Amino acid sequence: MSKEYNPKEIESKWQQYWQENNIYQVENQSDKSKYYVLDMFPYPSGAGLHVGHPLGYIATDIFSRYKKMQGFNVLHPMGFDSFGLPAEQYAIETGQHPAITTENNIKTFKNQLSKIGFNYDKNTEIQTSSATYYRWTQWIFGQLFNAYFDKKTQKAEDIDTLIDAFEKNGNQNIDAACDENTPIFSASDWKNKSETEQQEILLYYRLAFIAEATVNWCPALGMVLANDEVKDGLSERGGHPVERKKMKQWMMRITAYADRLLDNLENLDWSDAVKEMQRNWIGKSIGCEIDFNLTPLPPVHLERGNIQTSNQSVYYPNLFTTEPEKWKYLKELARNHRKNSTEAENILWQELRNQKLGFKIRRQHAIEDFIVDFVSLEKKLVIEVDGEYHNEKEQKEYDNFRTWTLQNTSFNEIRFTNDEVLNDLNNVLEKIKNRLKNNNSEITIPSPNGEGAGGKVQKLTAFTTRIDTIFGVSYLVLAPEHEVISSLTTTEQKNEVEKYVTWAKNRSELERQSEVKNVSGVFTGSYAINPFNQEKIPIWIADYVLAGYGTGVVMGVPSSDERDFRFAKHFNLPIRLVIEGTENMENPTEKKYGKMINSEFLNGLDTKEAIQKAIQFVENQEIGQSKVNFRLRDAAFSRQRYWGEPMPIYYKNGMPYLVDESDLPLQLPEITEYKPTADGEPPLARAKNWTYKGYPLETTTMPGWAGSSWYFLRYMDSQNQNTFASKQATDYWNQVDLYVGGTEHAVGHLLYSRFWTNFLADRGFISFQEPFKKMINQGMIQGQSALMYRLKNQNTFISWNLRTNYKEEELQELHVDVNIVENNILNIELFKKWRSENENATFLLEDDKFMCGSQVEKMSKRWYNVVNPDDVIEKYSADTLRLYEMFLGPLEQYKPWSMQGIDGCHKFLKRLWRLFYDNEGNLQISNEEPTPAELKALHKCIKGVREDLDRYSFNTPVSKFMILATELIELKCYKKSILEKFLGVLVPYTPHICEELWQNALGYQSSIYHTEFPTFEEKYLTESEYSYPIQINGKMRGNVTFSLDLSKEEIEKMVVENELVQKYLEGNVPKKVIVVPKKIINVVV
RNA sequence: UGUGAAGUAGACCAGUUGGUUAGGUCGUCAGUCUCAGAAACUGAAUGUCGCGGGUUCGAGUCCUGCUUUCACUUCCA
Repeated sequence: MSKEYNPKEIESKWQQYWQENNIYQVENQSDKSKYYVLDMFPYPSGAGLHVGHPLGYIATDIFSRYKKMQGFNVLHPMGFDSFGLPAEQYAIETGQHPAITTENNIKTFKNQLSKIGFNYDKNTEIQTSSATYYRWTQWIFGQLFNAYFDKKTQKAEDIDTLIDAFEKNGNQNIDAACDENTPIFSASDWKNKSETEQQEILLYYRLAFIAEATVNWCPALGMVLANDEVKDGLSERGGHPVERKKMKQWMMRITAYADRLLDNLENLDWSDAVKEMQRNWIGKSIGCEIDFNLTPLPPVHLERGNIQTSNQSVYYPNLFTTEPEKWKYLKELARNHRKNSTEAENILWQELRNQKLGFKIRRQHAIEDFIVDFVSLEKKLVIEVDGEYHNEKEQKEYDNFRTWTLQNTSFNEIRFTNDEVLNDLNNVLEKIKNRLKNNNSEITIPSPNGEGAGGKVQKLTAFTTRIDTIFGVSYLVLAPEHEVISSLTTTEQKNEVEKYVTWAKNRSELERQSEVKNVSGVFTGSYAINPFNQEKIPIWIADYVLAGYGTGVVMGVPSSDERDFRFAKHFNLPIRLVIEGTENMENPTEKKYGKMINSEFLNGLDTKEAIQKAIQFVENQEIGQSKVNFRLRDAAFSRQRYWGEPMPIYYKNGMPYLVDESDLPLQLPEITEYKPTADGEPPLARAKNWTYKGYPLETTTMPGWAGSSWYFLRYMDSQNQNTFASKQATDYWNQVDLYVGGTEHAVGHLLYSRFWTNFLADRGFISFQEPFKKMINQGMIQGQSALMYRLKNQNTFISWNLRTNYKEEELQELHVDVNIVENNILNIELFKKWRSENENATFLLEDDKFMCGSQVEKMSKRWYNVVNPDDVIEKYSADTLRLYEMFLGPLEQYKPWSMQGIDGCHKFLKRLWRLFYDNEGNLQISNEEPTPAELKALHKCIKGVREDLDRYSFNTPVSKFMILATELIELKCYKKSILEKFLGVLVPYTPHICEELWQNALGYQSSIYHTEFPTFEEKYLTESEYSYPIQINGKMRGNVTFSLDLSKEEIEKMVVENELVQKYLEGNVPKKVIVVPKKIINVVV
C-alpha cells in the first residue's frame, strides 16, 4: 500500500486513539514535579469559534505536551464559564431554558476543540452553572459573609472574633475595614442592641455585605453593572446607556484588600501593561486632607462706612471698628498697651508709621472685642507681634478665637514673633509689604455663612496629594453634586449656581468624559481661608471635580496642576508660582517638582521634604491629617438576573442570614418566564416557594465573575464532594504556572480572582495568596477583509487595480466573503452563488483575473472576514492549523489572519512526510549511523526549540523545524536515529502526523506522547576546527580555518602571516589583532 | 494624557549575553513534469535593518535625540 500524507484519515484516527487510551489523564498525587497550565475560562457562546479563539489553546497545548515530555505531571484542564447573559437573553426572547442553550453551545465548542487535536482529561471538566460546582461558589460566598478584614494584621478573620471583641470592649479598639458611617459603641451598647440591630452593625464589617450604594444601572439590560463593565458611560455588553442610581445591593469589600492587591503585583510574572492597569484601577494615592474654614458674613452692625472704589460703591466698616459701648473700655486698654509696648513692637512701629510702606497703619486699634497691635484699615490687614506666652496652649486657643473673629469682620491677620522682628526685620517688612499689596479687599464678597443651611457649614475638607503647593492655592472647587453647595451660595450667585448644577448633573457620564478639554464652572460667591497664610480664596463649582473621589473638594493650584491651570486661565483666577524654575514658563505645570518658592516656611525645600513638613503642620494645627485614598470601589455583587448562582441568603426581620452549609447547594429554581416581574423585581421573585425555613430568600443572583474567581482551584480536585478542593490537592498543584488569555480581563476577572484567592489563603483554606504566577496575554487575531468595487447603480464589479479609472463617487466599496477569495483573487463562480443577485453580474477583469483589495479589521461576521477553524482543518489539516497559528507571529502580538502563509506550513508537513516515504510512497528509513553534519543540524534544532519554548516563544521553533527539514532533505538523510528525534521535538506542535509516523513509519508500539523530549548534546555542535571570519578594520574580508586547540597568541601570529591578511595590510604592521575564540578575528590596521 | 509594544526584502515574522556573508514562509523569477494549465518538486534573485548622533576593533543588537505605527488608558486632585 502506498503511503501519502492523508490528514483526514490519520487525524481522526489518532484523536480517537488518544481519547481511548486516556493519555491525558492527570494524577492528583505524584512524586513528579507538577506543572499547571491554564487557559482563561471560556464562555461557550453560540456563535462558534473563529480562527482567533484557539490561538491561546494551541500554545498551552503545545506547552503542556512539552512539559509532560520533560517528565512533569501536567494539569491542563478545560471547562466552561457557563452562566452568562447571552443564554439568558435568548431565553427571554424564545422561552427556552438557558441550561439547554448552554448545553448545546458547549457541545459545539467541545466538538470544535477536539478537531484541533486538543485533549483534556475528561474527569477534570467543570461548568460554573452545574449545581455541583456552584454549591462551592455559594460556600465561598458564605465564607466572605462570615468574615471581616482586620487592618492591623492585614488579614481576613472570622466574624465571630469580631463579635467576641464587641461583647468585651465594643468597637473602640477595632481597626477593621468597615463602612464610613459605622458608629462607635461600647460593650454595653452592644449588649443592649436587639439582634436585628446587631446584624445591621455586622453588615458594616462583613466582606460580603448589603449596602445602599450608587450603582451603574443599565435600564436596557435591566441590571446593575460593575465599574469595569462600563465603558464610556455605556454597557460593555451591548453598548446601552448606563445611569447612576441608588439601590440596596450586595457588595464585596474588595477595598479592604486594596493594599495587598497592589503590593502582591510586584512578585507576579505578568506583563507590565496589565500590572500597570491594575495599579491604575486600584489607584492608590497618598495625600492629605485639609480643612479650609469659610469666611462668614460680617455682622451687620459693622457696616457703617462707605468706600468708593474705582467703579462701585461697597460698604465697609470705617475707622470705627467696634461699638461705641465697647470702645469705652478698650480705649483705656489701648492706651496702656502703647505705654507698655515691647521692644519689638516699638522697632516695628518705627518702620510702619507715616505711611512708610505706602499705606496708613494704625497702632493699638480696637476691632470688635480685641485690640490689635497694628492695622491697615484700608487693606484690612492686621499685624500682630507675639510675645513668648503665645506658645502656651491657652493663649493659642485665645489667639485662634481672635483670628476667627477677625475673619468674621473680613480682616486678615499676619503674625510675627518677637524674635523675627528683632533679628530679621527686613524679612518681616518684606512680608508685610507683600500682604499689603496682595490683600485685595476691594473684591471681597462676604460668605453667607449664618444664612442658608443655618450656618452649620463652617469648613470644607479638601484632599490633595500635593500639600506642598498649599501656598499656590488660589481657589477651592467643589463637585457639582456636593451637598454643601446650596448653603454656601450667596444670594447674588444663586441663579447662576443653580443653572450650572442642573446642567452639570444632567450631563451623561459619556459627555463628561468626552469633553474633557471644555472648561466650565461657576463661582459660589463664598470664600474660604487658606489655613497656612489666612488668605481669602474664592470657592467655585466645576464638573472636573468628581464627587466620588477624595472629598469632592479640590484645592485649586493653577501653577502645578494641569486642570487647575486651564480653569484659572479660563476664569482669570490668580496663578501663584510655588516651584523654582517655573517663573518664565508659559505653562508652569510642566515643571511639577523642585524647590519651593513663595511658600513661607516651606521655601527652599524640595517636593518630598515640603510635603512632609506641610503634613506635619496640618497635623499639629489639627486642621487635617495625612490620608491614603483609593480609586478602587467596593464591587457590586447583585445581578437582577436569572441565569446565575442564587445567593445562599434569606431574610429575617429584614436582615440577611446565611443558608446552612448542609443545605447547599441552593438550587436555581425553575421559573416560567425569565424577565423581571411587572414591579421590577428580579426574575427569581417569580419562583414558587422561594423561601427557606419560612423566610424569604434573596432574589438577586451572583455576577459572572463569581464562578470564574476560583475555578482554577476546582480543577485541582473537580470531583470532590466534601470540599471545594482538598488541601492536599491545592498544596500539590499550588499556583497556576502558566496562564494564557486576552488582555480584556486585565481589571475584571484578574482582580476579582486575586481577591478571592487572597481571602481563601487568609482563612487557611489554601496556602498561597496569588492564583496566577505567570501570565501571557495573547494578541488578538484580526480579520483580513476582502474588498471589491461595484459601479454605483449597476451590477458591474471592477477588478481592484481598475478602480483608478473611475471617479470615487462612481464606485461603491463592498466587503466580500474572504472564504471565496484566495491570494486576493476572487473565485467568481462561488461569488455568483454567494448572493443570488450576483448571478447576472458583469465582471471587469485584469489579466483574466478579478482582484480584490484587502484591509485588516476585527474578525467579525459583519465584515465577512470570519475564518472558521473547521474550514481550515477541512482544507489542510489540524496539524497545519496548529503549526500555522503559531507561525503567524509572537503570541502576544496582534496580527491579521491571512491564508497566504498557510501553504508554506502545509508544504512543510508534506516535506516531512517525504523524509519517511519516497515519491512512490515506499518507506525509505535506514538504520545507518548519522554523520556529524546530520547530528549538527538536528541538535542545533533541538537546542533552539528548547530555548524558545523555555521563554514562551512559540513562533520561532516553527522556522527552526523548517530549516531542519530543508537541511535533512539536502543531506538526503533518512536515518531513523535522526528522524525519530525530529518527531520528538515536533510532536507538541503537530501531534497527529508525528504519532502516525512514529507508530506506522518507525514501527513503535506505544504513543510518541510518552517519549522523552529530545535532549540537546553540546558535543555534536563542537568541532575541532573553526573557520574564522576575518575582518580587516571591521569589514569582512574572508575566512581562514584554525584548529580550536590553538591559543589566542598562536592564532594572532598566524593571522598576520596569512596571505589574505597580508594583501590587505599592504606592508603595514597591524595595530591590533582581536581574536574571539570560536567567533571572529578582527585585524586593525 | 499616560503606559506598554513595535518599525528588518513586495508581504508576514526570526535574529538569545554586541562577533561569520542578517534567516524562515508567502509572493516573484527560472527549471523539471505536462499537449497546456493547476498541483508537486528543484533552484535563484531580492535588504542603506525607520532617521540622525554616540560608545566599540566591531552595532540590526548597547546609549541618546528625533520620527512613524499599533494597543490599552484617559478629568483620580
